[in-house]
Amino acid sequence: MKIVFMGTPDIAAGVLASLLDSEHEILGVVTQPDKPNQRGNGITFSPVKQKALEAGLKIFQPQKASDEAFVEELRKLAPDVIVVVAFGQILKNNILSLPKYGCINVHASLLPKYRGASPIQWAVINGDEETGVTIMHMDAGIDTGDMILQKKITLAPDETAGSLFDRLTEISGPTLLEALKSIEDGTAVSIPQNDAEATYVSMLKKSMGKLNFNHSAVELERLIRGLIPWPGAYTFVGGKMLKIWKAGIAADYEDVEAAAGQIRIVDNAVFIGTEDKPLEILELQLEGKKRMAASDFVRGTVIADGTFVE
RNA sequence: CGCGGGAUAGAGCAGUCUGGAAGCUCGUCGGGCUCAUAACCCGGAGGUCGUAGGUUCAAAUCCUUCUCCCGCAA
Repeated sequence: MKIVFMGTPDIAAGVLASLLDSEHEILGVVTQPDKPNQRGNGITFSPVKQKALEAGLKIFQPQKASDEAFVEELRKLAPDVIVVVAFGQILKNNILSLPKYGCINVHASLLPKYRGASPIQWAVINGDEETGVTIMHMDAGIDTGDMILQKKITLAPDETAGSLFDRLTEISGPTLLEALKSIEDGTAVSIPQNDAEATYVSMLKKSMGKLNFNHSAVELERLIRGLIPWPGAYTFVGGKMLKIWKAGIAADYEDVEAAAGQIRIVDNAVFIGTEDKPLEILELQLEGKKRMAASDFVRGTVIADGTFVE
């Protein structure tokens, strides 16, 4: 089929790669406009743009995809279907109704659960046992369209949002191809979502990573995993930001006494007290420093045993 | 030119302000002790102090250049 692809981050780039390997013809790629890079220097292309550049595809970066001028360009391409994966803009009816087979969306959750912008992270943060991807027909609502195909996977106990991203990216491409095939064959099903069971998740904010040690160790540990690799969990010590990359529930150290938010250093290991059990910090990073194992951190740190986070 | 932290042994750091023998905690190697150990004791190896230049009798330290890493802000 003749496809226009719309997407922005890594997971979208992964799906795009699958499409490139398939027999489908990609007419063009639409991605978010380039944004200034970190620390002022230069600009970074979105993963989808990089992939599209490598493949020599036609690239569109409209500020607003629903603008009539851009829609007209799309119309000229005359796609059979538009595939949308984490594009980052809300499409309106002028695009949704444009292709013969409509717009198909790949969403990284088991809809109707986790409609919205950050389904992968929330599956980890909430400690779900399973999640997956859903291929659906898009309509005017956010992730509300009729479902075509769903694939489930089981979360590992140490699953991070990053690792889950990778695994969902792997199954997204093949699942999409399967759905496209059924559309082409006319065998595609259309299962309406049960709106009563729907939940919504918003975009992650950096401030969500500020750890509140008045919560339980289990909750905090899941939050840390759910915010990797971005925006990351953190706290403040001595006026400096301390990022926490990896933590565990300290089974061997249950007798470590730590008040909520109090840092304890025992046997070259780092703990922070929570509402219940102490949280063992395994990998961390002090502002301006590199990410390192807790034992390395203890060797050189000036932070004293018993200090409280801010 | 957005703001800021950093680069010293394989790892993590101190030393820089106030210039004057290259240190600490580990790791590693060898030996000892031990029923035994990631424990303890003794000993060794391992550094162009990120790069380039300048000041000085003397630079990890002061001045300037460049490179790389990282936090913030967008």
